[in-house]
Amino acid sequence: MKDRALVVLGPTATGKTSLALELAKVRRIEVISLDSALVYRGMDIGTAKPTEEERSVCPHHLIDIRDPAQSYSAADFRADCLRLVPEICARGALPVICGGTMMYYKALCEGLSPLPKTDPKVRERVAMEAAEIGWPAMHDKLRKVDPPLYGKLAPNDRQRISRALEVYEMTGKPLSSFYSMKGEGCPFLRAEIVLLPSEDRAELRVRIRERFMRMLEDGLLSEVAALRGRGDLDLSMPSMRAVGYRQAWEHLDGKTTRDQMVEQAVIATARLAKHQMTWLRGGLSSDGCLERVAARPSDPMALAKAVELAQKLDEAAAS
RNA sequence: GUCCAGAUAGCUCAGUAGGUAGAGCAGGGGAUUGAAAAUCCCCGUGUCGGCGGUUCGAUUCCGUCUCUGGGCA
Repeated sequence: MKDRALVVLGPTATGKTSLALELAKVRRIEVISLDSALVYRGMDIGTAKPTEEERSVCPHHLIDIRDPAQSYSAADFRADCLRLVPEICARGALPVICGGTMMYYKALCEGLSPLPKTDPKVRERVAMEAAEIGWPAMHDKLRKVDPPLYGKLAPNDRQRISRALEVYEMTGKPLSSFYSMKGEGCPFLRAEIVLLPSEDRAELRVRIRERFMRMLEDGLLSEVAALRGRGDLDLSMPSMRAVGYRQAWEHLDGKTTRDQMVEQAVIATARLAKHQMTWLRGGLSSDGCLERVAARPSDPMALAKAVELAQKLDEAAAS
């Protein structure tokens, strides 16, 4: 039997976690979290991380695997996932890749070019220079070093400009020159179930607001205060830029009122959902994907669809 | 009651020496190669508060009314 995995995708606040847990009651699964924020220890409330109790229903992977001072990446995810899927299959369980970080999923499906890992020292050097001369000037430096990328990147796209200059500094070669060497795609069989909210954004917004208010009741502010109190974290770190954390941090800094924080957190979450939906609408290749089925959040048929899809996956993997 | 200041995009406001108007935010669409819950790109018709007047032409000037702040009673 070939290795395979069921994939549960969807924007934030659409019930991916609960679908996976329902499925766990019906058949033996292990969840692989597809989420750039759940990797961080001590960030539980604001990330809507599955609770201890929920995680005891079946094994969960790639949760609490990094300290918030560290970072995790699409390449890390791909490597971890490629290791975990065969392990889980060998144990006789079905791997369920569940989450909403579409960039990670894309890296899994389409592979990555053989690029060097980021060196924090180089990144810092680039950032310091940018602070002096500004990002458009850094962008201009790309013109000499990597003309194809220079043409593609906007002068203000600091993150990508930074990465391009880092790679050049580390390798002496333009970042775009690596693109022709595309890595392997996804080596195992997969099928996707996509949870898409209805077109009514107002409804999604209400759900997001309610969820954020619940997070506050559950102690989000003390969670963030504890992280802030450590003294070694700051807003430039990927962990602290997470939706909800950033806004809570700014509120604790006294920069916003509580109402403003709530407002901005809801806006940031809704925007996150929107970006995730953009990925889902057309940004993902279905190469090597057995089947993609859609369901609405709280669709009573979602579980049945997932079970059926898992069966098809098993049949295809067996043949 | 009276004086002053406002009333322009969903919100905060700019502006038009009279020729039907534009920023930020919100919202929408898109991109996405080791930070991605990140980063960035594109998208602006709205009785310019109502009604009159002056004018070839008024969101702009004048009158009046309504509403909202603030001062004086």
